[in-house]
Amino acid sequence: MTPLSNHSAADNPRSRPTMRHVAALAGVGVKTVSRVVNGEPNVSAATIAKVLDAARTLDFQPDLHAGNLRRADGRSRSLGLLVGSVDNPFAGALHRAVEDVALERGVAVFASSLDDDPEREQVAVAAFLRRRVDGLILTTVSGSQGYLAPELRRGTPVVFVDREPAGVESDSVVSDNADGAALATRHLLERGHRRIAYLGDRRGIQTAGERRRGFLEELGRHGVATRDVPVIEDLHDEESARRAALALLTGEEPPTAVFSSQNLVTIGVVRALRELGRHREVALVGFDDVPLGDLLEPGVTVVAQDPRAIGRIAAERVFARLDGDTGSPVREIVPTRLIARGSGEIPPEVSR
Amino acid sequence: MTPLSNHSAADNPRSRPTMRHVAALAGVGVKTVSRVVNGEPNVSAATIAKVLDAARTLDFQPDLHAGNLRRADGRSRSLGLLVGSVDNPFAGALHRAVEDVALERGVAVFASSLDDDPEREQVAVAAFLRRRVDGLILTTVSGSQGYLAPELRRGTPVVFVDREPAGVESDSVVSDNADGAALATRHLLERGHRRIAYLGDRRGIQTAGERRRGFLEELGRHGVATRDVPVIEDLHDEESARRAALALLTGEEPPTAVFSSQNLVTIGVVRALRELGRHREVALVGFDDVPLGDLLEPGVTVVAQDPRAIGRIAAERVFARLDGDTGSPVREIVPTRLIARGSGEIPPEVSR
DNA sequence: CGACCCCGTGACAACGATGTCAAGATCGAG
DNA sequence: CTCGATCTTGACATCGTTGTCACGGGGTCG
Repeated sequence: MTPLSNHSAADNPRSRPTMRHVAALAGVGVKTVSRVVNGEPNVSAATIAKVLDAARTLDFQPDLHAGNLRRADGRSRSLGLLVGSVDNPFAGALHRAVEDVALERGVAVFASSLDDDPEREQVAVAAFLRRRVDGLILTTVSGSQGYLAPELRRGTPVVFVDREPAGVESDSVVSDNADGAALATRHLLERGHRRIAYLGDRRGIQTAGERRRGFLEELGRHGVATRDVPVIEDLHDEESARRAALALLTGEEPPTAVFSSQNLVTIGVVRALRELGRHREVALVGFDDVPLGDLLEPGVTVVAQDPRAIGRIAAERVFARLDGDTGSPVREIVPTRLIARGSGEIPPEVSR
Repeated sequence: MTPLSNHSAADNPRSRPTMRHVAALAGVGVKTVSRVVNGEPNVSAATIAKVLDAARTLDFQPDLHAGNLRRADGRSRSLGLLVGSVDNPFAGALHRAVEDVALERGVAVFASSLDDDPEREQVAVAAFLRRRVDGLILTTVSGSQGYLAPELRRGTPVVFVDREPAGVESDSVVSDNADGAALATRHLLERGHRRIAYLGDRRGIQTAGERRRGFLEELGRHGVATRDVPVIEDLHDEESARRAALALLTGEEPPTAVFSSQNLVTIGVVRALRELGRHREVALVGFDDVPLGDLLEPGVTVVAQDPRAIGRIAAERVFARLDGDTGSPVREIVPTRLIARGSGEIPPEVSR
């Protein structure tokens, strides 16, 4: 039995048609099918029609990966995106922006959640690489991304988003974390607050450290002794932040204002303030916007990041690298913006 | 020049090492490398060590797609997920649940946004299929999914989420839309409302129709003439919903209560009520939960869906099909739950 | 001690596509 | 009408991996 006497694929609906099946049905060679499917020139109109007809009849879809194996450019037309969690609004907006840029190029996006687990980071990256993604957009959490060095040497574009890499050099797109935190802090200082608490994310996260630094340095510039400033870290979700805020606010010498370094932490603080009925007394500025932050009472004053811009720029950098940009690593900084909505404009309590 | 005299891959850091390179370095055959990499039995401990050493030295990552081409099961270990927008909290939660189930199986997830564009639906599905995903989890918007029939015949698992398919039969996982809408409506009726408006999503969306039906039928059961009930449809985002709500509430005979059929619409209505300063006078129950809905004042009463459960069940169905379940299509209904938070418990205005 | 079996191993074809190349058909110019 | 140039087409090798098979060596059993 010759290869072509395979039941003509229409016979066996469970088998997937290949170019051979299409070629047989159209009465042409496989290479000609390939040419038609890929829109290559120098095929007669009649042949094109025959091939397209056959392809439609069989519901043929070319196998991108098989082609990719042989194709000169070796591109899989897919991208790997690693974020904290696809369930987080920051990540959702970033993901969407990446997708929009990728879609224009016919590139599909693998998305994976990290959950601040360094091991998961490496597993996810390895999973992407085994699938031969054309580029990586990564939010990282492990101490060093040195494990990516061989891949970078091979020329795979890697863009770090939200957090900068350690142990390797590559493009990154981040918010101006220290500046934004300083801006938030100054906003509170200018309204007379002197006892401001910092509630922050896990200590190991590069971004968290930057925000903490911006906060403390701004206090220093305004002559506030940073020795007694309450700095609470390692808060990773709403619940831990809520509990920490409750303890802080019911403890001795509670702060008159709080700076929270991340959206989930901000929400936890809002909850704690509500529970204590002090949401109109204690000022709050959060880093990273909070959904519906403008509809709460008081509105939540935040230093908003621009996750869509971060995602868009990151994706554009990946494609620039794929298009041959071999310049040295670029560090793009996306500005943050203070949005005053009420909670950050509460003056320090006079009575006490 | 023999194939093996290729520079040994360590020489040229831009080339990606293959099993041939690993085999050459370890001094074994390619098939043995394959065995080690895939953990197949019957390889001596010494050989395993040599191969792993060589693989580590070269930073070898097997090409999943090349293997897939030859492998008997033909599985790409990837899944396609199509949602309204990855930037929507409902989709984010669903996506996350799918990812968690897939991760256990070593399966990666392609995520794509639909934006309620029927053409984009087909383009995205085709993109998934060309990448030979093992299964599809789809939120659809086009009038018919008949174009999937050949693929279904081939045995590719397709699970429809959130909305049921038209023109084909396959597994689906949906909320109890009509029941949930009826529940919301009853909640308002029991508090004395008689003039209740419906603000809903695009008419063509199957889910939207179900919710509208549940709403109207419940009114009917309570003897409310549905002739004069304000039914406003084709609202697809916050802004259009806000404008529609403004017009409705400032028009003649404004309703004393509103049922909004979708999270973005609910938010638009909340904004409109705020603008008019009537958020403590007009009752509101929304379908689908709203982020921070409990922190608004009044809290937003909703019929909450369970996107995580929907995603988990959908992913489990895909894997059940892949594991050989050939039963007839299953329709799973995930219950909704009314969460009273204040806005739905506002009584009808007496003064008027 | 011979027959048999199992273990470890590698040569080879094949998966579905594309790059290369050469052959036949067609066409225009002289 | 001939010759070279151009267009159209398909045979074949190949991409990186895995399934098949065969081979040699060592152990077991009668």
